[in-house]
Amino acid sequence: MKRSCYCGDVREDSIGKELSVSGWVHSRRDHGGVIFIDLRDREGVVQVVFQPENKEIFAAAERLRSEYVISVKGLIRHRPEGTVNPNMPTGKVELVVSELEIVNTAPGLPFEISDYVYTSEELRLKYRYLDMRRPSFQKNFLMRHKISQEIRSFFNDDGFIEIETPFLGKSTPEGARDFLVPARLHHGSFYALPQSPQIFKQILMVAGFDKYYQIARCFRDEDLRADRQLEFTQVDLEMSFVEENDVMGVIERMLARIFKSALNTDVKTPFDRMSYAEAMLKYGSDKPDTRFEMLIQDFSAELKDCGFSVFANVLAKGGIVRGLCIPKGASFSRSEIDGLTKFVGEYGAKGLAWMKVTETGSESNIVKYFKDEEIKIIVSKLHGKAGDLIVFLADDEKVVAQGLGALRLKIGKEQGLIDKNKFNFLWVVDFPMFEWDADEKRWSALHHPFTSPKDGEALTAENAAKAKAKAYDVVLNGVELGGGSVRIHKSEVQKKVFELLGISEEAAKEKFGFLLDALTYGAPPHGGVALGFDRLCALIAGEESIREVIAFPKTQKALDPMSNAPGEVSEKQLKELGIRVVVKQAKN
RNA sequence: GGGGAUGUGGUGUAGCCUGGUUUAACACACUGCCCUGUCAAGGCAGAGACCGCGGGUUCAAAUCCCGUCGUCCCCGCCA
Repeated sequence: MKRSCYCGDVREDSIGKELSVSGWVHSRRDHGGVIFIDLRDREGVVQVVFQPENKEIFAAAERLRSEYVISVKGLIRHRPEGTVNPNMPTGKVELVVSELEIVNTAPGLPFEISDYVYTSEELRLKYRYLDMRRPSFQKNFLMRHKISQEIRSFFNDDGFIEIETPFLGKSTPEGARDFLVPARLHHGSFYALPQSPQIFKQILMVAGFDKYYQIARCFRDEDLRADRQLEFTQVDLEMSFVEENDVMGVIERMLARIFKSALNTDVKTPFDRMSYAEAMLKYGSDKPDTRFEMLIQDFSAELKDCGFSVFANVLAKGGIVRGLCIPKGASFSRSEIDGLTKFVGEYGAKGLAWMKVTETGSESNIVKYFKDEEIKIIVSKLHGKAGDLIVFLADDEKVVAQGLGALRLKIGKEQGLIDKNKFNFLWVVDFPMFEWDADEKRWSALHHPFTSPKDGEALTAENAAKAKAKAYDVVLNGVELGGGSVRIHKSEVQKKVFELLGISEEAAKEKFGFLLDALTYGAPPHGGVALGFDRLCALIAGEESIREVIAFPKTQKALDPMSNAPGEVSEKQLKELGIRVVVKQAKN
């Protein structure tokens, strides 16, 4: 039977026509004398009606079960008076079957294909082809397709060139753990799958391909999270003869176009900007969710000489004290506050000091250590009202910022302070060049080692802590959508940065020699950005996890329950690759 | 590497804290019958789970304890 259109596309303009549609039996309502089937395909669902006049077809229809594949032919007609379904796009019409072909059958399903019932992640992934039949899942994927097409058309309109870069490259010392691929023709050597097309795209700039883009798959062999998979998709671009604002402008226009076309939302451009320092201070995060206030305040100066020895000691050692006001938090029980203490403990905080704001002043076990003056300052700085709870962390800056930042988000979510209809885009700028790695006892790149310092920064060990980078992150509703930078285009500067990062000249030459070489052959100033495409799609689809917008994701243990990847390989394959397995770990 | 949550018919959950009244409950799905306008259809009937797995405590364990495995969330990690 030749299909004339998608089920979900049948509308009133087809009334009176004879159409054929094919799809899956989504639901069956057998009324004895009349049978309704909701027939589903990728575009949606249409109601098909079996009437008892044609005994043979009706009998066949009685045997239909969920997820059978059928083709039907029949007259499209307006539904009878009073039976229109306003909740369905096809709700005004129905197909009256005159021909039925049962194309394929299906056994009982391992779970219901419904947007109303969700089963365990493991089952969903094992039967991903069934899971993906859910209308909401289909919608997510049509949306993902639309977004990627919109991105391509934006870049094409804007004069960008799409160029592919290799998957098989060389392992790099900095950054995430690489996925390695043994080289069959060179036993003992390995290719690495790209963590990002970073180096290649810079070399494309040296090659003269100003304005490159790619929707690129990237690979990182790190632990998985709701927003992190082993492989993910990145919208990658690079431009020559540009400064920060040029790149940021492109992203603003691109995102505005995507949101207009995907959600019909007008995004205000240019986006707000916030320095890294301000973000860390007020939001305790380099990806602030600005949809609600509840800002963190610093009290290190005010409480320097306070009588509370815990604070005084931390401050004396160069630590900091910051606080957060939890609206209506005074009603928290002691065990709820203990819960908060445990929560910030995950971020390294050794304790949580707190005070309840009351009509007359404040109360808690630490209030007695403070002068009235100090309490007044604290309450007024945090805009505390009677009935609020003020919490403090005292530690080094990283612990305090992270702990209070995470607490702020937790409370914001729990108290419903976040307006879900908002899309708050934000640039975080003025990033430091380097960050001290206490374990390795060396400086490491906050962004990546090819990031240009701001003009006039002295790249000396003494200035390393202060040096700022020409880097920028785009944040949406507290999610890091992407980041980029203006790159170093002078090989002397690049060498200097490697030196500060403790990457020896030999190591740099061994790992990135080709980039350093390229930079000597007339590299233009250049910069770019990379956006997490999966995160973008998840945000637009309103999903918490990127797994909901990735067709075949891995579980948190990095397994694919459907294909059972990763799997063992034959001795022969290993031998060809020159690999001897010493200890073979059994997979459960 | 660590912390937390969770695992009960095909699916989603209740029961677990406070062990016995459980012959493990409810809803959906499934099977059969009834039903000519439903649309997360309805009615009647039915089948289906030794409660993830292993061990322990106890007269008695879905329930308490220990271990283990899966899934999820988080920390570390992710330039």
